[in-house]
Amino acid sequence: MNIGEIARRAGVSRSTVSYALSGKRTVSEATRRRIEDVIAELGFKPNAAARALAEGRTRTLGLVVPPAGRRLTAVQLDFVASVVEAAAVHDLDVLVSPSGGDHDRSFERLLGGRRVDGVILMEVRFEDPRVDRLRQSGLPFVTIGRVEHPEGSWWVDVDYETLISRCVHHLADLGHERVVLINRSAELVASGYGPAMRALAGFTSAAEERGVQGSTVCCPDDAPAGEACAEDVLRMAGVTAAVTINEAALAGVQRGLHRAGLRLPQDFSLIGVVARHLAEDLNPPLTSADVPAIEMGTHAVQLLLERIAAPEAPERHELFAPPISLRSSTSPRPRS
Amino acid sequence: MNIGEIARRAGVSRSTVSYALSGKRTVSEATRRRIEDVIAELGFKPNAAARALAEGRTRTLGLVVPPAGRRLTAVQLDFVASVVEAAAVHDLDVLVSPSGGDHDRSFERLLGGRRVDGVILMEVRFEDPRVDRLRQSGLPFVTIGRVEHPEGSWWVDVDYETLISRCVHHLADLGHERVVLINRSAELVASGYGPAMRALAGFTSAAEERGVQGSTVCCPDDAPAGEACAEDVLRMAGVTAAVTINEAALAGVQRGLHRAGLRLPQDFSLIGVVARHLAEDLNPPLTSADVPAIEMGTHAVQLLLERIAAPEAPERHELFAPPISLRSSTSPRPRS
DNA sequence: CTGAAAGCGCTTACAG
DNA sequence: CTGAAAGCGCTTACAG
Repeated sequence: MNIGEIARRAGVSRSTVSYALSGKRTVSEATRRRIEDVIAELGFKPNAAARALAEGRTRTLGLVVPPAGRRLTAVQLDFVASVVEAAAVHDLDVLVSPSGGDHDRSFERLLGGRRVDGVILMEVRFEDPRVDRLRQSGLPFVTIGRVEHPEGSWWVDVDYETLISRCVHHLADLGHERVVLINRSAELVASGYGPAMRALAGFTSAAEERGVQGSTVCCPDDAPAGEACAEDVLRMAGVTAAVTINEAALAGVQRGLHRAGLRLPQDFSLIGVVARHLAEDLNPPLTSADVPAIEMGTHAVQLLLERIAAPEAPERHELFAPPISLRSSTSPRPRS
Repeated sequence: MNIGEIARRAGVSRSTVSYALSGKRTVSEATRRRIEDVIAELGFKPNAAARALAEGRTRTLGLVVPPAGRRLTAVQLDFVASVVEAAAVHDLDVLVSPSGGDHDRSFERLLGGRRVDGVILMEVRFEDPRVDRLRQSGLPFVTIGRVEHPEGSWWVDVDYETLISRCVHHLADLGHERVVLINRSAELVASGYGPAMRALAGFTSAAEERGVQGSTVCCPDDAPAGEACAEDVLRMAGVTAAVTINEAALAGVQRGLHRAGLRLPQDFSLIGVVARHLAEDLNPPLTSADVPAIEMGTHAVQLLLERIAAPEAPERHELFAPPISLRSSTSPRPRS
């Protein structure tokens, strides 16, 4: 069944059916109704491929997610969910493409095959070949995270620098004098991963500003690593608090502290920048600047739609810096 | 740039370029090379919409995920990741469609617009209108979970009945005499949600078989509910162990127990059927029959590809029943 | 207000 | 081994 069949049954031309569907040309009330009846009766939906070919647009957005080797973190998952949701509101479909690993075939299909009208790129690296590729392709795109040369690029990002800085200030206000940053993995830091870099920058400057002694440890993205990391931290003399952006290690850190006989927050304070539900699930609930992943995903879609609509418009971006939600994992430095 | 441009530059016809690309007709070594050179030079990729229209297939799979209102559980997220990954291995793209809520427009676009060659449907209900719709559409599909009339339907599922039964046996072996099942939400149970129903069935029969006293509580999918639920459980005289399939409530249950001063596993045993990383992240790590979500997602793609290739082939399905991984959350019944 | 026709960029019988 | 042409199912100038 196709548009010709509808036209035949309604006794009109195919173009009239098309215009009745799109509303791009006035169609007399009577024929419009007749067409609509036939469409409803047969349950007709225009073929997406044919429409895409004729219109030159796919009504589909591409979402490039990190290679599936690593498990997605809680925040990343929220991005995916919110992008899909926001796109659906605009009647757009979302094509998910795993990329960044070896098999960039999927990514190339997305660009070369013109399968999508625009792309949202998650987890961009400071220097990211996919961004160069995207620029060269001419396809509108928005990144979640910033890149080395953000000129002419549209993005949304978390202001990790400000957020981590606030965490340090909070700990300093509570009297902590020696704190440590539990960062993402050493490889990620080495590869110039933005959040890790900026968390470090914010941590360092805030510590200096407040005269607290700050140390940093890198921690792989999983619970056992977090547990080992907690043990390392406790070997550092005088450390009474930690701040982290490592979601996947969080539960492990908590367990390591617990195993060492330390109670949160009486004996040790922990604070971070993580997804809200992760913070809430911790025992005790983590005081945290909750990453507004849903808003960010929604906003990324918004920006992408604007860029698609006006490719030559001046670039736009948005930096998110939510307030710290006080929960139960920090308290004044224990007098020892 | 299109296939005509390539043909012109290579000095051949468009059909020859097409055949050189697909390999469906022999092309002389010399012209094939010439064509390949031009393609490589210009970075040509055939337009996906045009190809889909001509071929009558989209090389795209549809993945229908639960309505985005509820947050996805850990297991559901693993499904998504593994489906996308498995599809990529076969050079297939994945269109993600949120459905089950109000806006089933996305779902209808998927089917009516023939945007995909087949569909994987997550979180099917016992009676699920989407399954009926899919059947009527003629589009090949595979469900994750079973439906009321599974005849002629292809699916993968977790054998919750067997798994929960094993959990009860394990607790009985440890001497527990009164145990409770912490199920999913009452609404889900009422709506005939398969995992909840079968968990209940397995729990009831195993408890009877072993002569242990079994009670059931329903619990919404979030941590606070889990915490409240734990309090309820502790008010039931004599209960010394619980088994659960509620991933989202798990951290809350643990916290509720902890808050009541009960140590896991010395004072109370907890066991469940959840995603492995959730079990590992708990403190202490949860003894659990880990849902093999990755394998299930991969297998679902496998089945879907078979069904697409041979729509009239006899139906296939696979029931997963992984062994219980003994971790640290169960121990013999405390003598009180 | 409506129709006939060209065109989107491919694939694939049909010929040779 | 290769080409000319029809066709996939739409949209949209062009005419009237």
